[in-house]
Amino acid sequence: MSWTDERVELLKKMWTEGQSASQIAKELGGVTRNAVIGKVHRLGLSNRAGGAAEPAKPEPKAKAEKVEAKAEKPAAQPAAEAPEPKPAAKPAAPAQAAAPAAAPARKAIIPAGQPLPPQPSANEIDPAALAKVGEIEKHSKKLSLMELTERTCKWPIGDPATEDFWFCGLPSQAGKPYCEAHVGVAFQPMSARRDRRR
DNA sequence: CCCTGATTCGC
DNA sequence: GCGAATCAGG
Repeated sequence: MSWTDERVELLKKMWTEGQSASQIAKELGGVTRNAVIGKVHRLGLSNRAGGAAEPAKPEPKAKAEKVEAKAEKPAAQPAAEAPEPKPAAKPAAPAQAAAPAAAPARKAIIPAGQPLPPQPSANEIDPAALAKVGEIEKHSKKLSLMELTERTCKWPIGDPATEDFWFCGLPSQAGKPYCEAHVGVAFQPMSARRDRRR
């Protein structure tokens, strides 16, 4: 396979959307994630600007340094700074914190008219994290309970009592039950919700 | 072990 | 330019 305009476009699109290199490779077919990453770099869009980016990385990026034989490039890319609505720095819930807003693999038997599992009340979740979730849920895999694997996000979406119910299904990180975005809203460092007791 | 992107370098 | 191999990290 070669990098036709179409394929490059899809690559750009998906990369910009925050899709992982492996997902993009899978979608394109005929290429490995390495190929995708390589292309991404050659295209000069390794920095996922253009929407939601990562925290500023002042690091000079110096990793593999075993065989130094090449002259370094004086090229200093200005690299336009893109606004970042995502602080991303989470306290990581030391001891107490962490209030899982939803139970992962719950039994499918849920009577109608129940307080829905997830759907975190927006008022107590980090706005940035919420926005991220809203974004990724648009194209969640919409997996059924049985389609979930150890490596898919198990965040329930919709009303379990109706047909409008599925699981996120996006790739979850190792160990974690949810994808990046949902981990962000599932584990909040405790907030002012205590005053809301009934 | 699963995954992520980053880099190198022979082709 | 391409991408496998490798590196570095979660």
